[in-house]
Amino acid sequence: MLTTSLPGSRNIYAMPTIKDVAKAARCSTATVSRTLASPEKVTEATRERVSRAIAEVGYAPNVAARNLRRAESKTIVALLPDISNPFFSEIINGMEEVAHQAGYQVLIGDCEHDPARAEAYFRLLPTNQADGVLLLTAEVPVSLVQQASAQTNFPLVMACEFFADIDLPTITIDNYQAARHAIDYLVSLGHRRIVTLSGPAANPICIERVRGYHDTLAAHGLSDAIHVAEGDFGFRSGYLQGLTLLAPSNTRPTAIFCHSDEMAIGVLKAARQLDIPVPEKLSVIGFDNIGFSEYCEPELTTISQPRTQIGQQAMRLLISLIKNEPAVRHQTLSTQLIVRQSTGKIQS
Amino acid sequence: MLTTSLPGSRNIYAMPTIKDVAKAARCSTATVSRTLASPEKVTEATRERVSRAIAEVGYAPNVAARNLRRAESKTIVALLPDISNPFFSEIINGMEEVAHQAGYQVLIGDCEHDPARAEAYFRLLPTNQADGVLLLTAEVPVSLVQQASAQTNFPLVMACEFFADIDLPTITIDNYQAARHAIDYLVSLGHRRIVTLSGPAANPICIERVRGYHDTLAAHGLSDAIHVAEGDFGFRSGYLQGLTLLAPSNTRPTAIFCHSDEMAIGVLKAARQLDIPVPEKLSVIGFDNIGFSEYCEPELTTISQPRTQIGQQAMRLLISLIKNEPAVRHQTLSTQLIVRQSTGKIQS
DNA sequence: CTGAAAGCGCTTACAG
DNA sequence: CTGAAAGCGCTTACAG
Repeated sequence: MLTTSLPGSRNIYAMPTIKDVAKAARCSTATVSRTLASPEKVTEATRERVSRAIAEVGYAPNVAARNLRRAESKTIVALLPDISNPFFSEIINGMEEVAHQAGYQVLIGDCEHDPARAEAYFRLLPTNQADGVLLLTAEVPVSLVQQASAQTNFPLVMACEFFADIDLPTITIDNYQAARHAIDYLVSLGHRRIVTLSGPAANPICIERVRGYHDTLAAHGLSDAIHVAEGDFGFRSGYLQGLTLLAPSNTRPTAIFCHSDEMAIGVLKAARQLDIPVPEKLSVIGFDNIGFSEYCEPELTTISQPRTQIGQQAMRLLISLIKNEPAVRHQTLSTQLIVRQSTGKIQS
Repeated sequence: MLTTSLPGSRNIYAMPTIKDVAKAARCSTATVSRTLASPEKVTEATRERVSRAIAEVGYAPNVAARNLRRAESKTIVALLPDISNPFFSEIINGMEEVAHQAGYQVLIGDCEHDPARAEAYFRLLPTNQADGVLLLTAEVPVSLVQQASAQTNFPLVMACEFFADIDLPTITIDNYQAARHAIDYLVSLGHRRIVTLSGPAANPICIERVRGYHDTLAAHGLSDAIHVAEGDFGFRSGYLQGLTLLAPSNTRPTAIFCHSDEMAIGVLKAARQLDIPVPEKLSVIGFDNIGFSEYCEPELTTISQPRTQIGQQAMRLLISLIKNEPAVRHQTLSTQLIVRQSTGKIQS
């Protein structure tokens, strides 16, 4: 073992480098490098000698050096609005699966709904710490995204969410149709007073879902009953809005379409507290089909998104962009209405 | 803008480097570097000239180059057993807060209960891609941990979990006392047939909790009633074990102490299905106080861990180790029994 | 306080 | 197929 002379290093012993391997294999560092990067360019004899030498000295390539030389980081930043939202875990699994297979790492950037955080993560690209950004939130400074999307060397893909006025490569679901499907179902059960509990009103996916809600009611001649309340996707906002929406009144809704399962579960709690039986007197539909939706009382009717697939496809698309390969810039994946016990026929 | 000559680079335009700044500021690259790293070593005039030049050319330091030179990565790997467990989100927040403040990034390594994954993440250290590992799972190859802990240049901290026979720097709670507390409480409510629904039996924290359960029952002369079932911390295993444990019989338990909230919520579903009213005929205690525990029916009595604090302290400890600063190698943080509606006096 | 120079550990175009 | 050499973009001990 060599002692390192690099001041400031916390290691007392230096790791073996490619030079040590070259010496042990009695070849040049170029050959060692080639053996690792493109073994087919090297004779089998050399390959074996180098492999043995690598094992012998305990060599592991210094990735910082490789990254510097290759001007890449093999790292993808995935920006989430909030890591505590269980909706994202399967998407993350999907992304990581594809990324790892392609030799990329995924750095998860939890923005905690703070655009400043997002900005800090964007800066990883110009500093060579990331090769691309996978946006799973629209809560980022729009100017930043516009800038990035205008650059040719800023690979950026959006999944789940989108911007109404920036044409980013996107993997998404059809939020409009999903909402229509949910509302059609409620109407078919006999509901006439259907409220939407939306996520943040400015959020494009919520706007799409509200539009689907609008149009479906209109199609059924129920435009007078349109009522949209706003939450933040979380349990608590669902509970609080539930208490308000379900307060005793002649026009109490008989059904609530929620833009997230967490909000729907909050509404269920409010209904319980107000002694409103679900689904007898109130139907509730959620969105996302998180694991918890099967364990709440009653089990939640909800719209399922192909989360693993969203993660996989978004990552595939991003990697294609990074490699300058041709790719389909937009994909819309399908959703499914999962009927459980929180919805039922209207009982007047 | 210069065109880059680096083959294989996907950028058409090279980013400005420290040389460009030096030229614009009419000084050496050393001075630019110093202005950035230790401004106090540079006159104010120079500092200003350099700052202007940086803004002018749009310079951002290439972190891969810095990392190579400094032999550090400013990255921490945090290994989780399973990112979909909501227990970890606040811990992650706590870790990231401290890490970011100290200039470190956190790479979250989701091991998906697969030791091979953990091994891949461990390899980030010798390849200079990470400066330390924060272990939040014991599901890693023990030999790897032993090796790592024997090395002086492998900063490693464990949080939440621990190994019975490896003395790692650790931030943890007192699982034994937490269990005693829960069981004492159930006994005080009149329960005599108390079952523990444990996590994986080999898991040291579960062993500690089971020990607390044992000792408390013994202290109350209830050793005959000891019964431990095993789950995997998830909803489904709680539900399935609940169906088994609660099947009609004279010795059906009147209380179940679960090693996770998810399992407790699964048990609640099983009880509902079997028409066993909670808490009238069955008390259930969870562990962790995840957000969902307030929204299930009935609201869950559970043991709360200071999750944010665990994340913060673990990261502080790890960074101290990386910097070779003195640090307290073991900390035990306190827990709290949160009584809600899933527990009550025994009604025979 | 500042600059010239060496060097971190790789990779790759070029020549043989 | 292989090697010598240049260079990726920084940082820092050394000298002035």
